[in-house]
Amino acid sequence: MLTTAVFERATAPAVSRKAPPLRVRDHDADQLASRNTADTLKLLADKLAPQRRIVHAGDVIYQAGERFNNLYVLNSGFFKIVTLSPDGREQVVSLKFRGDWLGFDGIAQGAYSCDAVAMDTGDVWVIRYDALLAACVSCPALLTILHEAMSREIGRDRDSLMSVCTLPADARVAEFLRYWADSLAQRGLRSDQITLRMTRAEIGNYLGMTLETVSRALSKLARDKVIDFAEKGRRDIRIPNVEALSAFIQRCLSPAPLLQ
Amino acid sequence: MLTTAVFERATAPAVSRKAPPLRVRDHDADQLASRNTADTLKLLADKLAPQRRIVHAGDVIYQAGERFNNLYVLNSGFFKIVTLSPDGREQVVSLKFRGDWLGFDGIAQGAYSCDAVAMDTGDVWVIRYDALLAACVSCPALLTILHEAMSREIGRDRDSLMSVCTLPADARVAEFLRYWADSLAQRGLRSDQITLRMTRAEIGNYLGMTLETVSRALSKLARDKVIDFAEKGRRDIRIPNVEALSAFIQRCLSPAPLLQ
DNA sequence: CGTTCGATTGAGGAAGATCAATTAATGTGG
DNA sequence: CCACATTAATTGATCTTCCTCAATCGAACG
Repeated sequence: MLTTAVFERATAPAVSRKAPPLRVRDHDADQLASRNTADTLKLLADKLAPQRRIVHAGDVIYQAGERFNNLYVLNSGFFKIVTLSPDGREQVVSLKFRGDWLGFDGIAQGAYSCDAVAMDTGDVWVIRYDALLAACVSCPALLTILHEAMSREIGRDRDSLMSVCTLPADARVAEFLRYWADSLAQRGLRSDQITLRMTRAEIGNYLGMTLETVSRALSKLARDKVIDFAEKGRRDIRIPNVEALSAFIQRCLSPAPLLQ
Repeated sequence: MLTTAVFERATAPAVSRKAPPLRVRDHDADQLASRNTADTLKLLADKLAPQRRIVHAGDVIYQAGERFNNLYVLNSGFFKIVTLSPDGREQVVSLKFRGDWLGFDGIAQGAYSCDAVAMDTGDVWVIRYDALLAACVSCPALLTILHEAMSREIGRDRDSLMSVCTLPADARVAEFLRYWADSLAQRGLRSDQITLRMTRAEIGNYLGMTLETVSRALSKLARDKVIDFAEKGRRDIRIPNVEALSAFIQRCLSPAPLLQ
């Protein structure tokens, strides 16, 4: 089964703190600002009748260097985007969930500049780029959706950079989990339990640290009762309270809470 | 860092500097692939007659939280893009040169999520987003340009992440200089001499290190004759040979070049 | 049931942060 | 134009974080 998409949650929205300061990024607004995932997928299905492609863990839907013709929209499953530098360094630059688009990087150069690798069973919709552009003429909503998706990706990439540049390792792992949980929540999935489909090495690569540091950070999070592991295996993580993750991150940033 | 040659592929990467393998990103192609900067600016000027705005160092062209209406194209000058996290961390997430677009991050949420700050005198063209979309209907080339610009930004952001995650500090500074020189060269400007309009602190923030580390890295680059400083001030940097920068980066990656 | 791969945990070391002192540029008012 | 104040940059000395190396353990798989 398409495990990622299993637990549908009835109520999508929720949240909406009081007036957030204007200059600061409001993550909660993300899910409200844009049309929701299901609507977007429906519109795409209606207007483009995209070809659907089932994928399994390890499948590569496109590779760096391959000629760009298609964008892809993830209907279910979970992907990592990997870049390889000329000298052989490898970097997980992005993670993709249901509703996310893949392949934007190919537009500029006419060829993809990274690999898109499925981390789980799922299905992607194949969107021919030229067909999409053609459809956009008669359906401006499509263009809006496209631009919003690209814009969101830019914003997300920047968040990643900020995380790597400004947070210590433990906080980065915590924020990674929060991001994952938020991603699920935004898509209406249950977010108190996440199944990492990445090894510690992959997580570490994505976050700019070693697998040992990831492991230690997770152990510390568990020790502090911010997360806990399912009985079997250490890949299922329960997050009883997302706020606790945020608090943990803040604690990493303010060094000494020593009495008074 | 330097973690992570983790993911064994069937065939180990194994580097091979010559014949650039297909899957690998070819930076040289960037400038050829896309219409050149001047042509793009000309088309925008013709089709949209954008309002022009002169800026001076320190001017803020838009701020996080401000309602999104316009994109901006940089005709001359130099900008930094800064994100502020809710807890007060600040991050330079991007640098912008002539021909670059600013403001894509605002599309998704209807409000900008970062600040765009001029680092130098220059002029930006104000492009109303709705007007741009309208113009795209009659002039598909505009849409192509827009999408290519967004795509390029996504690619660039990923390069940044890779740099921060996989390169040691010295190499990161070297790559930063190479990136800057390349950016100038791609725009047809002389690239053997660059004037950093950023403090060491800003560079360090952008690269995820302290100002002291930036300073030491630059000193080392100068000691190794990879760069040198203009007589007056340490903000003008001569790069006699960009290849030497690349070589320096490689040297940082292969620890021990000790005889044989 | 052994083999393999992933995860955990510990010990030691190194890259880079922090703290601090000095020097160089820039700006200001007289 | 100079004396002075201010900010940026350099350099050194420590200290911390995280990486590296290594051993052990657990889970999955044939």
